[in-house]
Amino acid sequence: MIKCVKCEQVDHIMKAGYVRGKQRYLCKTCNYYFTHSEKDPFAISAKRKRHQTTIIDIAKSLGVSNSTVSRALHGHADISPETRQAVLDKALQLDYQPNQLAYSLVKSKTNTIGMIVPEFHNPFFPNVIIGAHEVLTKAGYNLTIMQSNESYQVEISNTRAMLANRIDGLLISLTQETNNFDHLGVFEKRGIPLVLFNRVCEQIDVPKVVVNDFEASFLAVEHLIMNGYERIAHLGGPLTLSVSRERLRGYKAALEKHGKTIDDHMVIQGMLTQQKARIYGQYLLDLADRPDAIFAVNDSAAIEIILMAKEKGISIPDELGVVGFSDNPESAYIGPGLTTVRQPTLEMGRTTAEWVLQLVDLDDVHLPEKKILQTELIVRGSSRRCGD
Amino acid sequence: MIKCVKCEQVDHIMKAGYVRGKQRYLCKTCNYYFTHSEKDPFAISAKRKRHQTTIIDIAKSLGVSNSTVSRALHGHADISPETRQAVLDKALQLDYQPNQLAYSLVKSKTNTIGMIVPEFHNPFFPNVIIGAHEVLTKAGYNLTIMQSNESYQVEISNTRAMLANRIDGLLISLTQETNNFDHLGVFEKRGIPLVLFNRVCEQIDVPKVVVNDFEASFLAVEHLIMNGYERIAHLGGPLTLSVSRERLRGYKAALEKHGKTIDDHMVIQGMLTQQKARIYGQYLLDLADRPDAIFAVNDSAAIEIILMAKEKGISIPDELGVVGFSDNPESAYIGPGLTTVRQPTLEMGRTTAEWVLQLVDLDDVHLPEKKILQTELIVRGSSRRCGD
DNA sequence: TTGTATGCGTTATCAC
DNA sequence: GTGATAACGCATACAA
Repeated sequence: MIKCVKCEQVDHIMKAGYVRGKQRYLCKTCNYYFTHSEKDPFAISAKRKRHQTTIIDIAKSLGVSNSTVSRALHGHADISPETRQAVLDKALQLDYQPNQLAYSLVKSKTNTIGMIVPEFHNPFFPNVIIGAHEVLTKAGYNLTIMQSNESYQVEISNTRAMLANRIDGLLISLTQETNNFDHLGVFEKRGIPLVLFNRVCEQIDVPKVVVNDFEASFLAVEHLIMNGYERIAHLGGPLTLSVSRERLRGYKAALEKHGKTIDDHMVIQGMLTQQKARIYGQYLLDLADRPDAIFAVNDSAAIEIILMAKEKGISIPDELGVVGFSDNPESAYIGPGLTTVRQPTLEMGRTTAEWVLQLVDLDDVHLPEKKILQTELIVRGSSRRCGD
Repeated sequence: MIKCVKCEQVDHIMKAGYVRGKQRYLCKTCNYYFTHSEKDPFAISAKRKRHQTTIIDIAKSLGVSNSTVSRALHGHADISPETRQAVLDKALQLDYQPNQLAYSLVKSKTNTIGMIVPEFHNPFFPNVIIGAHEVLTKAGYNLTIMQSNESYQVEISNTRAMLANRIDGLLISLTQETNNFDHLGVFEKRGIPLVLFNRVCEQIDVPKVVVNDFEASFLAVEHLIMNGYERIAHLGGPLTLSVSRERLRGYKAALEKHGKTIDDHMVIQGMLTQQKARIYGQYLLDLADRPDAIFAVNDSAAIEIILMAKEKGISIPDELGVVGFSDNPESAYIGPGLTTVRQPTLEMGRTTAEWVLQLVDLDDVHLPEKKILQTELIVRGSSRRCGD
């Protein structure tokens, strides 16, 4: 009687062809494929934990001590060229692969930097990763990436995992839910370097890498004003996020500078989802005193607005100006082109990585509190009314 | 005399404000900020490796043995509720964080799955990651991601790092340079589960998750034929990649089925860079017998072609039909809309993750050789000549 | 130049 | 129920 290795049922087991010379079965109960090992002596040996070559194996087979092997492997000075070469040869022959776990345990250093990002849907964070990865790899560090999925709880569990894995430093961009920062304080307390980027908070005293959100928004809105737009709305992100707050500040400052009043019902702050963008966009476009321009917190929202405007027959940029943030690839191609703020994502990644490495390598270095990277306003058709 | 902590020079050291109550200096030689610790007793203790609480600390402070603590922490059965609670309380009080390194070392299990992807520029791999991450997290596994950057050498060093870190399983999509697979064989030899996805190879006998590249390309090209295109070119990827070969096969099969001859000079296989796309696109569009349609290996290349056609005043889709592959976000918005093949990226990530977990958790399970996920042809303006 | 012994933090196998 | 103690694989201070 064959028993399913997963659900342990014996009914509904069917033969399902051969795989690598072994009879394969399919358990109809749990829809699971497996092979049966009872006649296969190798299956048992396969179950036994495979022995990985260690330095002790090398030492024994060479008749030297393990410390000699260790030294040879790491190219220490005090070792004769012959034994050194013998060790290296034997290591190759035995297919020795160093155990980073043991190494890290004894050295209290993992050579790994952790990175926690809130999402992977926009190209923003992947690009930051590219930059950070480049720097870290060059410095001989590994990068281990986790995704908090915009959830505070997941962020907490991520930091806990990072802590457990004894990463040497952490790069983190917060979720839109995060408004308590105790889980970050732990890193400070333990002396594990921490660098915040993009989604930062002021409550914790560590280096931060951001863009000039305030200034960028200010210039974006001023650009709209210069193009003759009168009633400029703002579709913002959640105010838990520093970037949302800064962009809102920039928006307000530009309006104030040009003597425009700020209508509260022209300002919406909400979560960064496509659904919310549609709902809020709908609201704005259906207002009796419909705005003639919208400054959105990101390109995804801006594009939703453009699509809705097209559905409603509102012409862009004549009847409605739109400006986004981040310069996603699609923004160059949509409709009349989306005016947006380009962020230096690669540079952000590189900078955060460089900073965390400085903090890791040198104990007594203090970096500037904050680095503000410069953005660039990319003017396209969605806001160009005067041909500027 | 103040000495720079980095370059050890004493010249050109300038005061540069205060940071966290400490005098900060700037070394003009190496452009490095640091604070001087000589008057700061805490700086020395900061240099000393911080002690992390261990189970032994808990044991001592409670007057029990470390095995008791270990058992309590893991909720083993044989332990009295009182001691258990006491341990838990003390752990909290002492801010105990388990050391995953030590745990993994003794258990020979890291609860970590590795993933190596060739690039982060297209949304394809980030989306696969989202899917895999979802499944792995739910199963209590960590995902550590590395990027080979389309370089065979980096891929090798990545696999070595994964090996050193003793990951429990590996998910990998190959670089366009990879044509030797010894570095993957090592995983098989060590019994570390390996699942290939998207960019796979036949030389190695492990589970693979791919899409129906052949069929998808076949249908895409047939779609062009149905729209009356006569001279269909193919801008393909490097033939080292299985996906490139499959897409080429599909292209040829469709032409043959419809009695069209295959012109070799209408088929270009090249590396997947924007620059190459422009060069090859230029070549195709400048041919005396210019193709009236181009099937590109990915959307980036297809979009380059659309842009160049626009520059040259070639109308799309009338004079030139274009079809891409992958359905990048920008493809929906460019020009008349890019017809393309949508890939189930999330599902690909989920499937690879599920498979690797099955291989990790159950020793004697054999999965199907290959899973072929279904794509979908998204027809847009760039190829619609008949109003279908 | 090489070997010995100890520790890194944890789990597991025995005892009691 | 609980406590010694031996692994896990490696680096290193100290001896030789």
